[in-house]
Parts: sequence; structure tokens; C-alpha cells
Amino acid sequence: MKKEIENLIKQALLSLGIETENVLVEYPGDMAHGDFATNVAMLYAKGRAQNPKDFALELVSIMNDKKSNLIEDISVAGPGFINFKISKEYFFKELEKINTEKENYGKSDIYNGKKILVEHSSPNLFKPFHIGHVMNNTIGESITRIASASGADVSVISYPSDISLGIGKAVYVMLLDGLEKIQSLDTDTEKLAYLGECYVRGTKMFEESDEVKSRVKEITKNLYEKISSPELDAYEIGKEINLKYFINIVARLGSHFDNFIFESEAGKVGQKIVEENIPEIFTKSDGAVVYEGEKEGLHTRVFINSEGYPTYESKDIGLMSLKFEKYNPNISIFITDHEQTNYFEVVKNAAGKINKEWEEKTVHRTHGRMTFKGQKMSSRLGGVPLAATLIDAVVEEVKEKNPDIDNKSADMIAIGSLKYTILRAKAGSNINFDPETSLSFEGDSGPYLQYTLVRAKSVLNKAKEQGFEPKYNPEKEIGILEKYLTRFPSIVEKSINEWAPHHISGYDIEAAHLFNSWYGNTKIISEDKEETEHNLFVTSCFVAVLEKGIELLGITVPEKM
RNA sequence: GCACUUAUGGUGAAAUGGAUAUCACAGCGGUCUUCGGAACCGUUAUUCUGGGUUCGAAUCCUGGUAAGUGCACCA
Repeated sequence: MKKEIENLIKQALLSLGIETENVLVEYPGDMAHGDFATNVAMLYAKGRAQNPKDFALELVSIMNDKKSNLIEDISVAGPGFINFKISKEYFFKELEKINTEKENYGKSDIYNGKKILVEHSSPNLFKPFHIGHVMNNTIGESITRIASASGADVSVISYPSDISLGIGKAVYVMLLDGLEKIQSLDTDTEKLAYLGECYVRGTKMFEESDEVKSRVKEITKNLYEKISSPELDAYEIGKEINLKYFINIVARLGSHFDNFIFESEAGKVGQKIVEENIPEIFTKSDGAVVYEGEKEGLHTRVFINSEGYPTYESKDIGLMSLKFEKYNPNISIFITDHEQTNYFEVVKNAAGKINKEWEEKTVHRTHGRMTFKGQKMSSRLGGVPLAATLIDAVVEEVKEKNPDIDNKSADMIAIGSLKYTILRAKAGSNINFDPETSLSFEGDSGPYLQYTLVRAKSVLNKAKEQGFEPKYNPEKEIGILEKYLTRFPSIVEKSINEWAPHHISGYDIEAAHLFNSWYGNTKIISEDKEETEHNLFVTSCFVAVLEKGIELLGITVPEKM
């Protein structure tokens, strides 16, 4: 429809001697204005030394002669906007499409036949999975689903940090306590808490004693080179527990990974690549290997330190190389917090020197940091709320509100509420998470979406039991809810183009609100069979769209709530 | 010091350069034996600051103020 209007405008402009490729057709802010609008008259009136309004009227009279009968009315308003009113036949056709395509409605074909790789939630094994990770996971998962809706073949991986000086510190404490200690613990949760504690203790001891420092370095070296030793044994135990925990917690959040690329793996690959490109791309400086970013308006970064180990920079080069080698994606998206923006600019720039397509096809999306009650979280210093602790606390609140709810549903609501808090805003700014104020089950919230959907579905089921089937009545007028539903594909497309989930969350909440308003004024099931069936048709379209819209956010919906 | 990011009601946010700046929370006032009230309706209140570009600016440019982040061997 949009295309049709665009063409109509182009034709009209052409007949007046204006040739243009891009005409802007948009949804007016206020639906009362019309179904589509364009600002071309204001753009081109100047070149014609004509009043925009007069020019708009001239265009309208031309278009009136050429328009198809799907366009009911074209009018001029305000400073020179041209508004198009579309016939209800078009909307009924579109609603019918929703009803038949169901969960495929809104699916785009922008990246049909392309491959997209998404990397997110990359944890530091041995560091607890804390509330900050939930943010990365939530955004990453939603972007993954949006990517799937683009028609692309999507793979999703995570990149766990499994080797670092920090891990050496934790392993040092494990050995100090003896491995019996960890083996004596019963549950994985206890073991994990213990490992987190090792990390914190190790960091402290490392700072306080030179002796510990050199021992930790030795341990780390042995781990890097996988030299068989007590530390390697301890490390393997810790890594397994952490990885298992990670897989469980992201599964609880609704994510699954096709594969992992480990930092230890990437480090070797990256180091080799960097070394092969001295001195063309990388240069030696004070015993280290660096990339002189200043030449590109950036800053210098160390890729291999003076002890001969790859830094994060080299590892990221290795990671890129492995991603393209294993998946050969057309687009490679990864998600980190925004503190790494400048850092990745340098790495990406350097990567482009090695292989142009690594730079061109890589998309870096960033998000803000999550602070907890105003204090910045540092996993190194401990005292950070674990993701699981936080979710459990929210689950308690859900149960308080609704004591009859089952565990699974309570989990869905708690997580939905958390996820929505993260996704409703454009990724980028920091979120200060305070359960007292940030968590809402009402209004602009995850549970509002879930509730609205559950209620709508419940009505549909009830009607079905009574023998009603959704069926549209062409005599009926099209309301704003129905019109709004047909905008869904364009919202999905926008989210794909920007890799921004918040357009979807905003759309979902608006759609839910429109439905609830309509619901408040409409007796869906009534004596009147035709009326009932038509209402059910609208409800059914709404359910299809909102179900998809919620799914794209990575939020699940319980049966009852 | 240099670079990047940000500044919207009391709070949290939205708005490809467009029409009366939208939404939620909180506040205030209503709806209420309903197809599921985690709902609906009404109401109060907002673009940091000076200048510029434009028919038109929250949005673009520029000066200022404030905040955050990054700048060599940490991850």
C-alpha cells in the first residue's frame, strides 16, 4: 500500500517536472489525520516559488485522477501535508492476512537467503552471572529474534572468557583451600558461590602480596599453555561448573546458544594473525605489539603485551577471524556495554586492515550499564546481586500479588517484567535498577503485555467453547485498533534496520493499550452472532500480532496469570 | 588535556527535520457483581542554555553548562 502511494506521488510530481527517487510516506502521528501522509508538497514548493498549500492542492487534483479505488480520499491539511485515507477493503484484506499468516505476519524478507551471526551474553567464567549480564542477554536475545524475522538464517553464539589473570587468582585460592573443599559441597549453587568467593579472595590476596602475585602469574601461564598441573585440574573443575551454570541461567532467561567460541581459542588465533602482520599493520613499541590508532583518528592500543601474551585486542581479532571462518555471515552482530565503544572502534579499524569484510560486516550494538540501587556493580569486589537472586526476589513479589500462581508462570512473569524494563528504552542509556521503583506490574510493563494477551486468548477460548468462530463482517467500520495492527510489519522492519528492539516494545504496549480500551467499550461475546464473530475476528488478529510482538522481545507468556 | 556519548513533566522513557511533543509511573478525580480489575476513563505537569540553518528544530550546526565513558601492556 505504501509503495502504491509512493508511486502515485512520484507520478504526480513527474507530471509537474519533478523527478525524485525518495518520497516520504509515513504514518501520521494522529490517526485522525488519515492513514498515510506525505510532506512532499512542503519540500518542493520552495523550488517552485509556490505556497506549499497551493502546491499540495495541485498535487492532490492530479493524484485524484490516477488513484486506485483502494484510496478513498486525498486531502491537504496543516502547513501542506497530504493525507491519504485508505478504503476499508484494504484493511480487511490485511487483517485477513494476519489471521491466516498468524505468527508469520510481520516477517520480513530484507535478509532472505543471508546469514546473520549474533554473539551476546559472553560471560566471564569464574565471575558470577550478575544482574548486568541480564541486560546483555535480554537485548542480545531480542536482537537474535529480530534477526530471525528478517528472513535470514541466524546462528547465535557466546564467547566465554575462560582464561585470564583473574581466573588464575581464583584457581590460586582453590588450590590453597584444596580441591576437597569444592568436592565436599553438595549443590552446584553452593559450588558456584564458592568459586565466586575464590575470585574475590584471590583478587584481594593478589593485591596484598608479591609472593601471591608471582604464583598467580605462574598458574595463569600454565593455564594458558595447558601444561598439565594441579592448577589445570582445578581449572577444569571450575570451568565446567561455571559453564553449566551459565547454560542453565540463560536457558531460564529463554536463550539458547548454537555454539561457544572460547577466549582461550581466540587468543591463539588472534596472536598468530597479529604477529603475521608486523610491521605492516601492527608495530613493536616498548616490547609490546601495538596498533597505532592515531593515524586513523583513534588511539593506540596494545595487542600483545611485553610478556608475549595476547591482550583482549588480539583475542577479539581472533574471535572475528573464527566467526567468519566458521559461519561466513553476511552480518555479524555482537553486543557489549557502551564502555567498550571506543575500544572496539580501534579493534574494528585494525581488523579492517587485515580483512576488509571483517570490518564492513561487523555490527556492534551497545547498551548501557545496569546499576543496582545507584551503586555501580563490580564483580571483582563482590557484593553484586546474582542474576538468579534477583529473579528469585521478583518471583516472590509476583507470588505476593497472586498467591495461587504456579512456579513456572511466576518465573515467566518475573522475567518478563525484568526484560521489559530493559527493552522498553532505546539501548544505550544506563538503567538504575531499584526493585522498589523500577519494577512495575502495571501500565508500561511486561506483565501488562502478558496479562492483556492471556485475557484476550481466554476470551477466544471461551467463545470457541460456545461455538463461535472468528469471522469478519465487511459491513463493519475499521477502528484504530485494526488499523494499528496492520502497521506491525513496518515496525518489525524498522527494528531490523536499526537492530533496535525498543520499537517493538513500544508498539506492543500501544497495541495492548488500544486493545484494552476497545475491550473496555465492547462486549465481545453477545447475543448478536454476527457482531460476536466480527469481534472475535478482531481479537484473533490482535492475539496473533501481540503474540509475535512479545516473542520478538524474548518474553514468554503463561497460560494463566 | 584529547575523543566519544548523553541532557525531554516530580520519576522512567518515546518521537526517519513535520501537524496540538507521545507513553507509563507517581499525584488527583472517576468507572466496578465483567468476555479475566495486573483493566478502563478523566486530570495536573515536560524539550539544559545562548546563537545559527530551515517554510518548520527535542532532532541538524556552533558556543556554554552539567553528567557518563574511553584514552599502552586489566578484562
